[in-house]
Amino acid sequence: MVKQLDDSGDPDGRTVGAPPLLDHVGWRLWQAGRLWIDLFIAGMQEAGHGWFGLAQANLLGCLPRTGTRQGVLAERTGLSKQAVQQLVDDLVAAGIVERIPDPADKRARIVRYTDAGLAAMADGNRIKLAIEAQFAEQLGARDLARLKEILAKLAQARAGSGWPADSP
Amino acid sequence: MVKQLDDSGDPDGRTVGAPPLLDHVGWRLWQAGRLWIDLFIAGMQEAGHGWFGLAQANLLGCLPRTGTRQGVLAERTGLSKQAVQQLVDDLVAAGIVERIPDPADKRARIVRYTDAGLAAMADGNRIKLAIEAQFAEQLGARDLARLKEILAKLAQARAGSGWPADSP
DNA sequence: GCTATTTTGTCAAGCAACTTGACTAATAAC
DNA sequence: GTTATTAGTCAAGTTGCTTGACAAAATAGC
Repeated sequence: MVKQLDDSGDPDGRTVGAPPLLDHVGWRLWQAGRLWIDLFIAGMQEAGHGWFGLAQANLLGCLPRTGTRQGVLAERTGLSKQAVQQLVDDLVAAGIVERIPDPADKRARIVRYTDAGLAAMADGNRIKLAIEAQFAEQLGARDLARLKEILAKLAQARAGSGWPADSP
Repeated sequence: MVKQLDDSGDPDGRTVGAPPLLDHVGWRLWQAGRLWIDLFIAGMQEAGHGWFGLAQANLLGCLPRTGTRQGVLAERTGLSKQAVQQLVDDLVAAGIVERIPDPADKRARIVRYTDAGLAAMADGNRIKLAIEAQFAEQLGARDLARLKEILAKLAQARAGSGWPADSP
């Protein structure tokens, strides 16, 4: 977690007159997003899901409850299929997902949540709501609603060029 | 980059009746943030700054134009001091920052942008504005302004518990 | 002043999360 | 029926982090 600014001086005065620091929406957006996911991961860890990290969040965010193929996961996450395989290997070892044969294609296998995995995702939903409540406290209900609306609009605008449609 | 959903079915019908997918602000926030930083990094790469990646963004986002100590960078980024050192090593090798002795403490050294580094950050500012324009097109000026306002409010609420105050 | 403790940065080794390259087995194209 | 493509796997290497051990300088207690 990041701390406050407390600069040492400008010994040479070399940066005096440098362009002023801009207020970047994007930068704030990134930090807010990281804050949220950090809180979410911390919540999952506290809930006993020690296997859950950033990479897992990214992957499982692209895995629908109905399961899907590994290759599809690779496409959606933007990772190489090898990376996905390693992550799925670990999740299988942790008992969160399982690989079942795809009846439609004997080469392929479908990655699907186990019951333990589904239970973990249910925990995840509770944690998401808890964090949302925290945000609501800081922003007020109206601004939170506006934020939702704006982010939905942004996601919609991007839908054509590719996003994951939703969380697990 | 992530793609659209196109699920395989639900062979066992095992997940039928599962809780409906919630619309999570936080999830969207995270994705929007990642989208922004991805665009920013891609922009920097295209501008010829091949050394610039996520880790560098994170680090340099905590490095003020006036420079600061390595240990301070570690605190602000939330990384270990060893991690910061390695990243700074690489940035020194790339000619982006330099380590100068701290006149106030002979153990310490101040990490500061080189001229090349300052030039790169100036490129960064241009890229940020370009992405902002793109967002403005998708959201409209009013919603972009609202988004700015809300994120500022959120950052303010967090200020006590520690954020980086601004980008470089 | 002088010792004991803490702080600042560094070296070294190791783990997690990726990457590219090479390969097998099943499918699809012709 | 051969050829080309696709789905997943195995192996090795890179990057971005971690913890542990350490030297040099600063600070605290007396």
